Amino acid sequence: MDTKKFTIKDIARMAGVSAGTVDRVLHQRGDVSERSRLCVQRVLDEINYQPNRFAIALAGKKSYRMVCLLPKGKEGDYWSSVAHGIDRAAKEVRDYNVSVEYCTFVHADEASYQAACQQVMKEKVDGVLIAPNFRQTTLELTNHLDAQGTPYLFIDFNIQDAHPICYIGQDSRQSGYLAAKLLMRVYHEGDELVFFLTGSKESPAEIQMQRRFEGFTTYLAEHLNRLMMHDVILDKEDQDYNKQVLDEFFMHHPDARLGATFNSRVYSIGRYLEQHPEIKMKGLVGYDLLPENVACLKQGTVDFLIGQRPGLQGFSGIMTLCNHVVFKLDISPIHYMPIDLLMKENIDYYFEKER
Amino acid sequence: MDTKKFTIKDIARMAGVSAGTVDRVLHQRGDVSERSRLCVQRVLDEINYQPNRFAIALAGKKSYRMVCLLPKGKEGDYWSSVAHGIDRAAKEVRDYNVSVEYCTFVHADEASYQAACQQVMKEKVDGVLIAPNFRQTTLELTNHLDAQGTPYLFIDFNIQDAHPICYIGQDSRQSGYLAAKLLMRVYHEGDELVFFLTGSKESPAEIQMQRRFEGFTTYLAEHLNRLMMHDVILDKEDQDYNKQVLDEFFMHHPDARLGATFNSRVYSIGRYLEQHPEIKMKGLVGYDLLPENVACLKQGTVDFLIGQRPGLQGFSGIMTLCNHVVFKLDISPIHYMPIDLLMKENIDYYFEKER
DNA sequence: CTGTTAGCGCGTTCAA
DNA sequence: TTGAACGCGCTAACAG
Repeated sequence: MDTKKFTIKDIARMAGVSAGTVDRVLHQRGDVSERSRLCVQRVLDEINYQPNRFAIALAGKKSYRMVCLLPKGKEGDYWSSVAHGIDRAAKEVRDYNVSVEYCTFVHADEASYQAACQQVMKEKVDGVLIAPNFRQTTLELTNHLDAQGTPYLFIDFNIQDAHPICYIGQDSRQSGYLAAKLLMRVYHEGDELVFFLTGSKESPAEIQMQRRFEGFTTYLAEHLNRLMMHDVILDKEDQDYNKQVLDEFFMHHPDARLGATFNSRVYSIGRYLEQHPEIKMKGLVGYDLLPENVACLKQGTVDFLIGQRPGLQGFSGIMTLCNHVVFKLDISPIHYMPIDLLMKENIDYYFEKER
Repeated sequence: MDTKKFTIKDIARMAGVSAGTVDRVLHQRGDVSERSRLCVQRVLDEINYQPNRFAIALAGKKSYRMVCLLPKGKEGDYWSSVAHGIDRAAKEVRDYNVSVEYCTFVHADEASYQAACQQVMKEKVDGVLIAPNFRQTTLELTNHLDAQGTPYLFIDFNIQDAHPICYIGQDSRQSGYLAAKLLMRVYHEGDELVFFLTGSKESPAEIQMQRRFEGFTTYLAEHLNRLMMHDVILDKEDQDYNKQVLDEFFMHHPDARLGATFNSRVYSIGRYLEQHPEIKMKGLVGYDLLPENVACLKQGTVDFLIGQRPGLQGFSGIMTLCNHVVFKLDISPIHYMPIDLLMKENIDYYFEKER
């Protein structure tokens, strides 16, 4: 193990020069005679010099400012999980003189999103974490950032034609494909499949769900033919309306035993089923670990939840920005999140704090 | 946001005392007049003082030594994953003047284990990470450590009657229970179940598997009656022998369509099935993401792998030791690892495939 | 009891 | 082209 610790002074002594000179060759900031450079390089080649990151951070007087363009979230929901991950990262990089600020908007509200983007453009920042919402507005922002050389990255959803340093999120198609595989393992002749969808398919924020849906149907196309499928369109808010629709649906489709949702609100189905124990589904799969969803999972009305590590997305978003801006490391352009599978039996052991 | 950064000097100025005094009250090392203490405390209560970790580490001249009592691993196997996690943590704490060393032994070899324990007892160390093997020998070690007040923790497996600061590992019973739930979802009348076991049930290192087995059978007892089950005892090494046994078994049990293993070697079944495409199993579940197992998963002969984050166990083991020894933080006595569910469709997105 | 001081390892002047 | 000196925020030893 070449784990022995060397300091710049050590190297200076070993090379017969002063600390200042060592620092100069380490950072290639010139003004060093070829002779000195060689002396220093020779000892650098022999030892495994690892600079003390703490001393670097302490001595460095530069400070950085990151801002996060993020939908406002309510405690427990998806975006608040993202924010928690961001906060955790902010703590870790605080002593590197990195400050992290939020610039929030109302999810799926274009005016609000535009205002937030404007806000970001006005500020002088060193890096931007973007959870993008509307494509066109996003491109206006990223063009601006590109122009002034400010790095940014996307989490959750990737916008084509922009130039982020990185995209962090799940492979939605694949997670849909997996959902299908999981659900259809218990399929039997005669079982019917229901998609519980929301009407607002056009909302730009719902592209994610469409990808999942594509993945799901890709699996179906590959593995099943003559499967009876139904779409049930629910409202985002109006639970009374939803109840009616579900009553109606299940009354006429007693064989609908497999169900899938592609948004975060599988709990609305779960709760309905809890009220109607006479309806026996063999499988119901949904996305995201909202407390309401988790409750259904534990209760047994929902069989699988697919997690996409919102917290880790936020955390790695900030970390990646820092790695790029502060530590000047190379960043790989895509960080796919794991596709986590949660059931009643492992949900209690799930956590989202990791690197 | 109370994110503004205060230094000890700031506090000193605000409290009208000197930096030394502030440091004294911060660390409660006495020799401070009640009056001064109050002045300082008052400003501490108002601001959200977060000391600069880097400065602390830099100024602290103490150094620490952690040792890891761990089975030797081959590249890619379970224990090498643990070691990778440990190495990753070692890197992170290096600048805190924490050194991490290994003391390895041959898994399930009692003499080797004893020698390693002796070795650890001889050394002067500040913390020990133990992947325990033999109960009695372990207790001799921990008694010794208890006597000299050296903290230690267990990963992977918990030894009763010892006093570790923490246990880090999976809830094996629950992971067995989950395996059963997952596998039996596709059960149908007439399907038979096979357990692929290893003979050495008595080996202390195999208690883990027994727990998984217990969990598995608990599920069966709760949810199924009149299920036909078989045990197939395989050898750890002798693949020719295993082939014979499997030939024999599958010839006489065409309805054995569901299979479970509780050790890390489900690949031996997977490979066999790959050679015998005429045998159609509906489900095969195993543990741990050895490259061989992952290959079977992708190939399709194994349906589920259950992961227990060996790397994270090693990583948090070292981190926890440091949090206790170096940062004097409170440690919660149990860190259960998540029970990860991997399938062909999400394995490529899984992180802890680790390098 | 309390203020002062000397580092920790590194980056950054500033003279020489 | 180089070395020496200072300071980042904190701890610990020392002198008052």
